[in-house]
Amino acid sequence: MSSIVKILVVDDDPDIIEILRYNLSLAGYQVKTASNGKEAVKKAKLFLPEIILLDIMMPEMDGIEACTQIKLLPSLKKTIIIFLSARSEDFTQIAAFDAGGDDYITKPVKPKILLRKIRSVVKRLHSDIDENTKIELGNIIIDRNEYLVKIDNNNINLPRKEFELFFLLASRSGKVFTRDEIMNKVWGTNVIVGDRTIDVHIRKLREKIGDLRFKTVKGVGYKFVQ
Amino acid sequence: MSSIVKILVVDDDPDIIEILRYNLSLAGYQVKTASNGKEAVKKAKLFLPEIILLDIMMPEMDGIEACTQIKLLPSLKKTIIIFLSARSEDFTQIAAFDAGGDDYITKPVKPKILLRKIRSVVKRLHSDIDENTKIELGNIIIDRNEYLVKIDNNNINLPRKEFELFFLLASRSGKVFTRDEIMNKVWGTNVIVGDRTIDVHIRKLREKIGDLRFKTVKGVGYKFVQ
DNA sequence: AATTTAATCAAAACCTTATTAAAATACTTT
DNA sequence: AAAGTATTTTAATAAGGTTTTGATTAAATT
Repeated sequence: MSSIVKILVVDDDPDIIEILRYNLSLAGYQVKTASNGKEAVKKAKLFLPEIILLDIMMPEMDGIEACTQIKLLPSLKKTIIIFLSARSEDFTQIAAFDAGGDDYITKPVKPKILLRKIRSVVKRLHSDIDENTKIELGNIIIDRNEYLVKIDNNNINLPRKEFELFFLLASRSGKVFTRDEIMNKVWGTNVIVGDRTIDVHIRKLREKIGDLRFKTVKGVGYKFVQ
Repeated sequence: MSSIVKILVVDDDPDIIEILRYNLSLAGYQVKTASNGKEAVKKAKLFLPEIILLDIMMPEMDGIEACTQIKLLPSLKKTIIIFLSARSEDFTQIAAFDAGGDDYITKPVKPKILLRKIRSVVKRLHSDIDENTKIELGNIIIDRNEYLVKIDNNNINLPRKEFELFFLLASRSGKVFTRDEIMNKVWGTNVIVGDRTIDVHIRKLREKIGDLRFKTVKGVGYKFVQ
C-alpha cells in the first residue's frame, strides 16, 4: 500500500542537491534529482514522484514555469510541489502559488524543517489510510487513532511496538504474517533487530490479550485468530 | 451574527485609499483607513476589522511588520489580511505569508477583482465561524473567539501557545496527536523549536487544567481525555 | 536423534518524557 | 526608550518505561 515515497529534487546548485539528497535518503525516501526546469519536467514524467522540491531561480527554465507545466500533466496532477526560494530573491514569489505550488521552504534549508514538512506532506498524501484506523473484532476494539485497545470494555495498555504488532496481525485476522512481513511493517526497512525481538513481543501480547489468540505457524510466522 | 463587515484599508497613497474606500463602501462594507503600519496596528486594535487590506511598502512600518504584529494580538487573530503589492516590487513577498497574510492583490487594484476577493473572503469568514470556534466538553468550555477557557465557570488564563495546544488536543478528544502534528498545527511548519518545548507546554496545561486529562502515549504523542 | 525453530526470562541498552531553572523573547506600562 | 512583567524556549538532569539482546530451555520437523 504505502511504498517508498519518491521525491524529485530540483536545483541548479549541486551543493544544495547534495544536502537535500543526503537528508532525504537518510530519512528513507527515494530521491532523484534534476538541475533545471526542463530536466525536471522530463524526469518527473518518468519518475512520477509524489513530491517535488523545486528551486525557483534556475537556468533553462525557472521553477515557476516548470511547476506550471508539471501541473498540466494528468499523471502528475496530484504531485505536491514545494518551492525552494532564497529569502533575498527579487522575485514575485507569490507567482509560485499561482502556478500551483503547494508550499515553500526558504533557503538556507534547515534539515529539520525540511523533514518535518515532507513528513506532513506524506501524511496528507496517505491520509485516506487512516480511515482504516479502527478494528473491531467481536469483543475487541483496536483504535489506532486513540492508541487504544479494549477488550470487553476494559482498556488494555500496549506500548507502541506491541500495539503496532497487534494492529498489524489483527488487521487481517487469520492471515499468517511472516517474520519478514512483520519486520518490514512494524520495524520498517531501515532497522535491524534480532529474531528474538518478535518472539518477545508476541509473548507480551499473549500475556495481555490472551494466549490462544496468537497462533505460531512454525517456520512461517504468526497469525491472530478470533 | 453577520453584522456589517468591517474593513481596514492601509496605504500611504491617498488616491489608492480613496479608490478602495469608494468601492468598498458602495458595496456595503464599513471602511476605515490608515496610512502606515503603525497607525494600522493602532486602528486595528480599536476597530477590530474582519479584513485588512494592507499595502506592503509604507513609511514608518511596512506592511509585513504590521501584519506580524496584528497577528499576534488575540483579538485580531482571525482577521484576514490581504496584501496589496505592486507586481514590480523588489520584495520577498513570501515574507507576506510568513507573517500570516492570507491573500494578496497586485496593484493596480481592479475594483472587480477586489470585490470578488472580498466576497470570497467574507464567505470564508462566515462559513467557518462557529465551526472551529468553540469547544464544549462537559464542564469545560474553550472559546477561540474570545481566547477563553472556562472550567466549572471559572475562567482560566492560558497564554497563546498553551491555548492553541489545548484547543488542538481538545478539538478531538481521545485522539492521539503526534509531536509532528502538534508542531505543525501549533507552531507551523516554518519554525523549529526543540522537542522539550511541547513537554513544557503540556506540563503547564496539566498544572492548569488537570493532571489526568493529558495522557502521554509514549513514543507516539499526547491526547486529551475527558 | 539430530536439527531447526520458537519460547522464556532477566539484564542491559536504549529512548522518550518529566521536571527544573534559567535564558531569551515578546509585551506593557510608565 | 526603559523597566517591569509575562510568555516561550532551551538546556541539563532525572525518572521511567520500552525495546532488544543473549543465554537457556522447550517444541516441532526431518
